[in-house]
Amino acid sequence: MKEIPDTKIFKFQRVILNWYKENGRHFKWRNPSASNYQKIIVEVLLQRTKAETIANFFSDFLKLYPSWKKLSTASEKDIQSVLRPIGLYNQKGSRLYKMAQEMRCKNGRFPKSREEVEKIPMMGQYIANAYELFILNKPAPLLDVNMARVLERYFGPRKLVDIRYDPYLKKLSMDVVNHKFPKKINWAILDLGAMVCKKKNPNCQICPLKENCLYFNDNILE
DNA sequence: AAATCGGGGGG
DNA sequence: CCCCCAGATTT
Repeated sequence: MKEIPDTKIFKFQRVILNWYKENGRHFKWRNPSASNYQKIIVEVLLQRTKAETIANFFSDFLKLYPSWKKLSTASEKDIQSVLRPIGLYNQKGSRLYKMAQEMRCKNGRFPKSREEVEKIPMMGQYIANAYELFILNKPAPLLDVNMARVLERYFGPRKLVDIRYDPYLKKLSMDVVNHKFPKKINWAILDLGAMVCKKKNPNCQICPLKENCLYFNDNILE
């Protein structure tokens, strides 16, 4: 695999941040005033679910479960039932339940490293990355299908089927978000993926990145 | 690598 | 109607 030059990474960062400034989405959990509790549990809610769906559901959930303490007093079944409208409710319910019990054992203190987060049952590498990014304030990629698609279209495709284990995507995503504003870069990529660089019918014509995008420049020659 | 979980929104 | 969505686990 050919090495991607730094200059191409820098340009990608500059252009997408500029686009984000004008076109980025606004969600409650992105607000700096959102609690650490909110920043983490929303990542579970968001799994395989459109962000807009969660945006409509988020305040209802917070009214019922505003804190780790409150959440840890709920039964697994109750949480699952509350999550029904957003789908994948049994799994998400179990995740939140186990996480809340874990927090209760630790007297409400977060783990100190991503390794501890990944040790919690049903908490994978995406949550661990989100934890590093939002709680520890370290650069880490929110590498989901969305980000994978944007990066692959722009820089070139991965080798493995599974996003999590592809070394090319892992390194590339890390290099891309390794920036002074890692959260903004992450949000910018996710937003572009949801609004412009969509899986079906991507709107390349209005895409700020098309000039240097492999996907666009391959397709335009047909 | 493929199946599975899942309701809701969009085309 | 079918496809897709801020994933993770099991086989």
